[in-house]
Amino acid sequence: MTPAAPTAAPTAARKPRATGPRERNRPETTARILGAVGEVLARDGFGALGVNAVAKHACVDKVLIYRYFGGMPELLKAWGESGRFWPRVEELLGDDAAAFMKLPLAERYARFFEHFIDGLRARPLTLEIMAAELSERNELTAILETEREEWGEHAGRLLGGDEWLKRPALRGVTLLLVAGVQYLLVRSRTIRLFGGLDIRSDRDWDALKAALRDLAQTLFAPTPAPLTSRRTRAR
Amino acid sequence: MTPAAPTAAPTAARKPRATGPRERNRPETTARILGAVGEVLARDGFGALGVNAVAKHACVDKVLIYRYFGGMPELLKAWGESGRFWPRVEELLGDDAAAFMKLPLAERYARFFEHFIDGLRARPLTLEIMAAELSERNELTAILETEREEWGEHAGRLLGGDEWLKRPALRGVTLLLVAGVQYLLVRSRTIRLFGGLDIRSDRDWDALKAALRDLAQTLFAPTPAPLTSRRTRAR
DNA sequence: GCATTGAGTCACCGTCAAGTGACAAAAAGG
DNA sequence: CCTTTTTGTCACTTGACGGTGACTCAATGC
Repeated sequence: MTPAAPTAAPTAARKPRATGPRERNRPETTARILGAVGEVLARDGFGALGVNAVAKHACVDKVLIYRYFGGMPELLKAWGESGRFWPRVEELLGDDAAAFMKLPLAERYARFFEHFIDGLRARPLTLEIMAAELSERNELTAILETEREEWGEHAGRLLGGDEWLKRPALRGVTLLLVAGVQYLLVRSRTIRLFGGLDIRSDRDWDALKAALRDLAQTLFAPTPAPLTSRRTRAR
Repeated sequence: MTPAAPTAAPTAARKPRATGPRERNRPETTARILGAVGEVLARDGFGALGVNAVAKHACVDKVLIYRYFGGMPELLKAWGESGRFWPRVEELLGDDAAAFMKLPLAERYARFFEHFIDGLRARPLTLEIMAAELSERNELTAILETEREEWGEHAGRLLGGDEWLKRPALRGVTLLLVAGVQYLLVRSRTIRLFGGLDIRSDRDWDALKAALRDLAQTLFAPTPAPLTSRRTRAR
């Protein structure tokens, strides 16, 4: 333990700069940092996300991350507020929201799930974040959590309407089904099989959509129609 | 880069051992290491699991982990093979399997989910591992994956029987519901709300069980009984 | 008695992460 | 012109981790 010398050798000869510094352009630099967050996340997952990785991927010195954002948490927060990770509710209803609301309840139900599944399968980044939410709690997941709850409430209103109040069991089952879809999608990133289904294949997802459509018929049919393998109506 | 010198200073004077070595007892030491794996996992999660953490928690030098197991992957494997992380199928049926199979299908269905939920909620370690499965793939998750698939097949046979073949949509919906239960349970470790439900409270889980029971009535009722809030039969 | 084995301890190494202080040079402002 | 601020670059510290070589000392077998 030498007495002190915190600044080891401040007088060491400094190299005369091998390559000239990059052009000065703060907006572009910050944009590149923000962009690198998403790229690292998509490529290597949440575990690999750090100041060093982002800086390297953005070809930027990491000290700029500290200068411009303050640190990784703040960078994550800035990134989270700039992105759209969850399908817009409108995306789930199709092109014409008014027309959608005029459809029979069973048809709305079935289409909601179909669009929900497709919308999520097209967003690998969202799935990555959903997976991260399940293992750790941090600034990013906190931001997304509130957004998610608002989304759920909105979707519930459009989907079920007052039916929810009259049949509370329906709400519980629907929540479980939505949760199940999310689980299978998150799980499909790392594991292929679930209960014999190949949750990476379009084919088996189509089968699940058909099952949900049949269920909707059963749940909302005025005339009883027990859950059969009756042909799913083409669309 | 100095030429070599891998053994830095082998002739350095060695301290005459401050505290005497622990009693020699390999079985107990290995047991303590194995035990520490579960404890670290339960307390700090999968991310904190490592040679250093396990050794420290077990009050054992980490070199013993390498000597006895070979390394962290092998230790994980040994630990995984020694434990029971998934509820036994019998546990899901109740005390008397034969009696269970005589129950009406709807009742079997409802009870299966109730026992499944209770069994999983009582296993925080299992939930931790399930969460890890969703973010990374490693030796432990690979071990559990095959076990899981066998479990699912077994449970499916006991639960649905030939009904599965006649009504494929039923199988899809059931898988989604099972997945949904798992998702909510894993999620409840880090986040409290889902769609307005408090997924940490017994009360809201009871509501979900009731919803599943109602659904079972609807799915398997000989006479049509649309999913209402009709009273859930006491048990 | 003596050599061998096995359990436990200690001191290292290399790597990689987060974070900081100091420098060089362009731009801005007087 | 000279000074200050801002952008970018580099070197460095600290700390944690996985992993290894070498040591001490008891138990065992001959």
